[in-house]
Amino acid sequence: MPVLQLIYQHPLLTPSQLETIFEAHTLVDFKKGDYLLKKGQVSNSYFCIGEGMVRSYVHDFNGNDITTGFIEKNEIAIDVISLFHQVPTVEYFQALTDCTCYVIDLDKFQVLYHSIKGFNEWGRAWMSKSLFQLKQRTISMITDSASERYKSLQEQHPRILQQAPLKFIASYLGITDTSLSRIRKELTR
Amino acid sequence: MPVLQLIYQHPLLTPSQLETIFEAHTLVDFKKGDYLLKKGQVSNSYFCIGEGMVRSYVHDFNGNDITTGFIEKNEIAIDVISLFHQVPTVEYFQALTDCTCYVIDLDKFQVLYHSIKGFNEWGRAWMSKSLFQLKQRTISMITDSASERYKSLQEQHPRILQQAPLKFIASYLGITDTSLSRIRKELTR
DNA sequence: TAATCCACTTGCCATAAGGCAAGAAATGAA
DNA sequence: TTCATTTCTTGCCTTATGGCAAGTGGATTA
Repeated sequence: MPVLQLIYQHPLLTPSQLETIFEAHTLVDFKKGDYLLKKGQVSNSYFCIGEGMVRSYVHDFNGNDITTGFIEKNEIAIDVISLFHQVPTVEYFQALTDCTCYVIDLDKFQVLYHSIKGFNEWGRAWMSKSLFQLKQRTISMITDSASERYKSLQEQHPRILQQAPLKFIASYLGITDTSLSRIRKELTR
Repeated sequence: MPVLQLIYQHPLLTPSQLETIFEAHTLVDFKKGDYLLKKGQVSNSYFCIGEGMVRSYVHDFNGNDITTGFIEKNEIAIDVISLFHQVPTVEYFQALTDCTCYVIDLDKFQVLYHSIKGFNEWGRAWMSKSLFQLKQRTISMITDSASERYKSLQEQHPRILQQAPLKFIASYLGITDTSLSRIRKELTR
C-alpha cells in the first residue's frame, strides 16, 4: 500500500506498528458522484484517499453549495467533529472522480489511537497541520484578492484546477463562477 | 482555580487526574501590550487565560496587521504548530488587556498528555473544536456580508466589541476600519 | 441525427467595500 | 491643565465583485 506509506510518516512509528496500522484499513471504491458522508449522518469511518479526488461542501441559507475543501490522493477525508464527537455532520463529502479509499472504522481507529503512541502523535500532528492550513486559507481570504487566491491554488494544487468544474473552484475561493471566469480571462493575457 | 474547572471538562477525567493537571499550571501575569509569543520565537508554553483578553495577529506583505483571533477568559491561547512541532511561529500573541494566565511548559504538558488518557482525549476534542470553529469562520467569510459577520460577532462574543479597538475587529472581520465604522453607523439606525 | 444538458463566457448594470484625507473625539502623558 | 497620540467618523471617488440573462460549445442520450 504505497499510499499509506506516504500518509503515515512519523518518527515514533516503528515498521511493525506501521504494519499493524496498514492492516487495519480496508479498501473501498467510490464512483464519481458517490457520497462518502452526507449532511445529517454521524460519521463512522476514517478515509484515506488512495486514488481520485473528493470535494467537501455545505449548503448555505440560500441553498447554494459552498465548497469547503478538495481532498486529493494521499490525503485524509474526515469530518473530525462528526467522527470524534459522534454527532451529525453538516457537510457533504462527495467523490469528484472515481475514488479508491483506505478506510478504518471508528472503533478500530480508537484502539490504534490509544495503543500506539506514535499513531496518537501522528494524529495530533495531522490535526494541527489541518488547523494551520485552514488558518492560512482564512488569512488569504482577508489579505489576497480573488485573482491572487486563484493563482495560489493554481501553483499549490494544480490538480484541483484540472479536475474540478469552475463553479466548485469559485465557491472554494469565495467568489461566483462568473467572476472566476473573468479572472481567468484576465490572467491568460 | 475555578477557571481550570471550566476549561478541563471531559467525561474521562477523574477528580484526582484533574487535581494533577491543575497542579501542573503556574500563574503568570501579563500587562496590556505584553507579548505571550512573538513571530520568530519557538513556543514553549501552553496558556490558559484566567482573566483578560489576548489578540493574535500576523503581518501581511504590506506590513498591515491582520487579527487572526481573540482569546477570551477561560480559553486556550497557543500556536499549535509552533508548540507541538517546535518551529518558529508566524503569529503574535499580545495581551489586549491586563491578563492572568495559567501556564504549563511543553515538557510537563507532554508528560500529562501521554500519561492521562482523558487529558489526551480532551486535547483531541479541543483541537477538533478549534478546527470546526475556524471552518465556520471561513464559511462565514464566503457566505455572509461584512455587516452580518459583525452582527454575529456582536451576539456571540460581545466582550470582544467592548474591549478591542475597532481596527482590530475590522481586520478580524476581513474589512477596513473605515468600512466597519460605516457598518456600525448603519446598524444603529 | 436531434434534443438536452452542463460548463463556461460575456455584456450590462448594481452594490459592497476600499483608498485617501480631513477632522472630531477620546485617551493618555507631561 | 495642555499637548500629543490614538481612535473613530465622514465625504468623495474608485475598484472589485455580484446578479442576471443571453449565448456558445461540447458532451451525453434518445
